[in-house]
Amino acid sequence: MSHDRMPLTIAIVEDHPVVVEGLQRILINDLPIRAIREYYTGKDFIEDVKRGRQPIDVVLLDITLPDMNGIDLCREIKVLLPDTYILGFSNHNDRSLVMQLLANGACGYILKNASASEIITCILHALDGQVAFSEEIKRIINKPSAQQLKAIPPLTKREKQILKMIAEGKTSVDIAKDLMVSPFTVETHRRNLMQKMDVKNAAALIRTATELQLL
Amino acid sequence: MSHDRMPLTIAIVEDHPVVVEGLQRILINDLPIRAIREYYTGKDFIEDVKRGRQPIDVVLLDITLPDMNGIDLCREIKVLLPDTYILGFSNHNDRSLVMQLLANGACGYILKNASASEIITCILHALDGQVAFSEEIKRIINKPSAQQLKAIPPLTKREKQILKMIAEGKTSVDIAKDLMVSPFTVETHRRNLMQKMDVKNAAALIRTATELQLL
DNA sequence: TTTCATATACTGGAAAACCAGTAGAAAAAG
DNA sequence: CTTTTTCTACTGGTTTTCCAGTATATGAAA
Repeated sequence: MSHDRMPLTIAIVEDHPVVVEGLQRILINDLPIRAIREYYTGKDFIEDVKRGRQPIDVVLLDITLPDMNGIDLCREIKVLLPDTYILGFSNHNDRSLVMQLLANGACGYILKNASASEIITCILHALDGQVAFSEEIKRIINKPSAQQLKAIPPLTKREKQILKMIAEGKTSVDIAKDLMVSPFTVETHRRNLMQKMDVKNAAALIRTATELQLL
Repeated sequence: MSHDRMPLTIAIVEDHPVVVEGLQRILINDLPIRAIREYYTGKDFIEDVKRGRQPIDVVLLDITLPDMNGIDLCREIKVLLPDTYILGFSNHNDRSLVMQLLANGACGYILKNASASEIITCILHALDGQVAFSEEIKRIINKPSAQQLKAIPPLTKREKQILKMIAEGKTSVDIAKDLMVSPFTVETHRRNLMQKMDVKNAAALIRTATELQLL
C-alpha cells in the first residue's frame, strides 16, 4: 500500500511535556497530519474517546502514566477503538513488557531512544498493518535472554502432565483419579515440581511455569 | 539492507511431505539457495544441529510434529542456534499460540494458507531483522478477539494487589502482614477473586490471571 | 443525603496442601 | 548386566486454603 495517505490523526498519551513536544515536531515534519492530540493521563484520553470525536489513526502510548498503567489502558483503548493502531512508546526495554503490550492489542513498540526516522518508519509500518518495532526492540525480541532460556529445569513427562493439571485447578485427589494413581504419588510429584522451580506453593509454581512457557 | 544476499541455508521442520515439496519449490524459485534441509521430527533436527554442520539462516517450523511440540522445539533451537531466524509455519491461527512462539524465540509466523509471495516476503523480512507475519496472522494479532478483551472481570485496586502477592507465592498470613490487615481480610479478598475468575483454587486463579494478562 | 461498592473482619469447620522423611519397583541409560 | 532415573507409595504432622455465612465502616457514586 502506498505511503501517500489521508492526513492522520495521532494521539500521544504521555505525561512528560518535553517528550510530547519532541514527538509533535517529528510527526509534523514527516507525516501528513490532520491533528495531534495530547493527553497526560489515561483517564483524559478515555474520556475524550468516549465523547466520540473523529477517529484516531494511531496512538503513541506510554507505559507509565500517572493514573494507570499503559497495558490496562491499551486493552481499554482496543475495546473502544478496535481499528486504531496502538504503538507502545516508552523507556522500558523489558521483553515481557513488550510482549504484554502486544498481547493486549498493541501492534508495535518504540523505545524512547529511537531516532526520528525510526519513529516515522514504525508508524508507517503500523499503518500498513505491520507489527512495528524500533531497532533495539527488534533485537530484544529476537534474542530472548540467556537467563530466560536456561532457567528452565528439566521436568519429566509425568511432572509436566501433573503441572498442567494443577494449572487447570485440579486437586491432588482429582489428579490421582484421572491418572489412576495414589494421591500420595501426586503429592510427591507436586513436591518435586516445587523443589525444581524453587517455590513454596502452587500459586507460585503456576506463575513460574507460565513465565517459563511450560504451560 | 539489500535483498541480494549470500546463498541461504534453510531448514524445514515439517512432517507432511507434500508441504515440504511445495515449500522447496517456492524457495528455490525465489531465493538464492545454498541448501534446503528437511526434517520430519524435532529430534532429527536437533540431532543434525548438534552434529555441527554449517549454519542455518532460517528455520521454517511446524507447530505440530510427531515427536514434540514446535514451541518447545523453538526454544531448544534458539539455545543451540541463537542467530538463526525461526518462523512458525503452521495451520494454527490461534493468537495465543503465535504469541507463545514469539515468546520462545521465533521472529515470525506464516500460516500455511499464505501465498508464495507472502512466504518469500516473510523470510526476507526475517533476514532483515523484522518480525515477520503472513497477512492473516497480522490481522489476528492486531485484533484480539472481543471475547478475549471482554472476558476480564473488573478487579478492585486491592484485589489486584492481593492477586500479585498470591502469584509471588505469599501465604494469606504473609500478605496480611505486608498490608497490615487481618488474615481474614486477605482470605475474603481471595474468595472474591476466585468467584470473579470462576475458579476453585489459587493455582487456577494464577493461571487464569496470567492468561488474561493481569499479572 | 442516600445508595452502592469496597474494604475490612469474624465464626466454625472441612478440605487440601505443604513438609520432611523413607522406600521399593520399573524403566531407561550406560 | 549394572547403575541411574523416574515413578510409585506411604507415615505422621502442621500449615494453609477453601467454604459459606454474617457484619460493619469507609469511600465513591448518584
